[in-house]
Amino acid sequence: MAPTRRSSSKKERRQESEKLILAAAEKVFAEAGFGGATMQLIADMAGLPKANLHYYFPTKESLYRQVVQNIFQIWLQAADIFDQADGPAEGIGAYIDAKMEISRRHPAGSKVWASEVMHGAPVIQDYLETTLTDWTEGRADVIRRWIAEGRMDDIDPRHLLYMLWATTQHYADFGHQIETLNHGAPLSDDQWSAAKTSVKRIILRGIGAVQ
Amino acid sequence: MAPTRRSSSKKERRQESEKLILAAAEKVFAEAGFGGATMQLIADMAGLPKANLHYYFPTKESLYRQVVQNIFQIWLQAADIFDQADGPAEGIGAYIDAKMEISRRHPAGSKVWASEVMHGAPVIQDYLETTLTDWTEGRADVIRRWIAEGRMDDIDPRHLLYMLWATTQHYADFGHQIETLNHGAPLSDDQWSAAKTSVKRIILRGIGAVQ
DNA sequence: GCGCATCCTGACCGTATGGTCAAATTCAGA
DNA sequence: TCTGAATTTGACCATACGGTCAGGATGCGC
Repeated sequence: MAPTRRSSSKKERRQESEKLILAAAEKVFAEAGFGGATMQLIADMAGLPKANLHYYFPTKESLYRQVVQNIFQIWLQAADIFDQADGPAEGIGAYIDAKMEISRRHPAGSKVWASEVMHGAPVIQDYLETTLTDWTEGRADVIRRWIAEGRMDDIDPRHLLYMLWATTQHYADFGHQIETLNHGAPLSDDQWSAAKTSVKRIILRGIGAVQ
Repeated sequence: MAPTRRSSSKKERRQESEKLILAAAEKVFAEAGFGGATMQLIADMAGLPKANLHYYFPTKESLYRQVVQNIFQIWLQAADIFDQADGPAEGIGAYIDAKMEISRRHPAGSKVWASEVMHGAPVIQDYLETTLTDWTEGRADVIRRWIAEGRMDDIDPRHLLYMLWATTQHYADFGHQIETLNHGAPLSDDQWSAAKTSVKRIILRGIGAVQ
C-alpha cells in the first residue's frame, strides 16, 4: 500500500528528468539557436552527463521539437481569454496582458519560437498549417463580429492579430535590446506595467474599442 | 588614360566580390542562424570555393559582423525621415512606410538582426550602447516635443518606438508564419498596402495623432 | 615581355559535435 | 534476498566544420 517513497514513483522521476532537461534545453536553444546549441551545453546546464540526454531524447532534434511544442501549448492557453470576453476592449486588453506576462515570465520560450519561425519553421510547419491556422481564423471571426456589432473600427483582423503578436513578443525576443536601452537594467515592475498600459492604450484606442 | 577595362578596376572587383559574398552570407545566416550557417553553404550560394571566402573575410565571425553592420546602416538611413517631418502623423507615418518597405525588400537582413539581438547581441553590443542609444534618445526627444505641442497624446516615447520596431519588423521576421496563414502565398501588393494602412491607422489613431 | 602584387583554390588539419554502446548502478516487486 | 527492467555513464566513433597553406593563375605597371 505504500510503494511510493518520499516523493516519487518511477514515472514521476522520469517526468521530472524530462522536465529538467527540457528547461535546460529551452534556455540553451534560446541563447544559441538550434545550430549553436550543443548537447554538451544542455547537459552541463541540466547537471547531467551528455549520454543521459540521449537516453531521454534520442536526438537533438527530438529534444528541440519537444521544447517548441511545449511553448506552443502555453501560447494557445493564453489565447482562451480572447473568447471569454464579451467585447474588444476586454478581450484584446486581457490578451495583451496575458501575452506580455508570458514574455516576461517565459522569454526563452518566446525566443525559441521566434527562431523556429524565422528559419522557416522546419520543425513545426504542420502546427502552423493546422492548429495555428484554425485558431487564427476563429479569432478573426470574433473580431469581425465585434466590428459588425459596431464595438470597434473596421480593421483587418489578420493585421490586428499580427500587431498583437509582434508587440507583445517583442518584449521577450528583443528583451536584450530593450534592456540595453534601459541603461543596462531589466525593466522594473513599474516599467513592465507602463509597457502593458502603453500597448493596450495605443491598440485599443487605435482600433476604436475605447473612448 | 584608360587603365579601366570594360567594367572594373582592381578595387572595384574586390568590392564586387565582397558584395557577392555578403549577399550570400546574409541569406544563409538568415535561414540557418549564425551557428547553423556554414562557410561551405555560403560559398556554394555565392558560387565560390570556400577558401576564397577566407581570402576576403578571415573568419566566419568577421563575415557575420560585416553583414550585421550593413543591415544596421540601412536601418539608420530609413530613420532620417523621422526628423524631416514636422508632425507625428507625417513623421511616424513615413517611418512606418519606410520600415515596412525594408521588411519587404530586405527580409533576410531583418532576420539576421533579430537573431543577433535575440542571442544577446554578442557582435554588435557596442552599437546598441552607442549609436542606437543615441538615436533612440534623439527620437524620444522629438516625440516629447510633439507631445508638448499637443500634437499627440502623452505616450511613453520608448514604448511607442518599441511598438514601431516590433510591428514593422514582424512582417519580415515572421514572414514565413504570415505566408502560411495567407494560404501559403506571399503577401500581394494589395496585401502589403493593406498591412501598411492598418499599422499606420492603428498607431496614429492610437497615439492621437490623427482624427 | 617581365616582374610583382593580388587573387584564386584544391588539399589538408585539428577540433568539436551528435550519437553509440556496453558495462555499471539503481530499484520495485516477489 | 533475488531478479530483471529501467536508468546512468565514461569511453568511444564517424563526421563535419572552421580555418590554413602552398602553389598556381591573373593582370597591372614598366
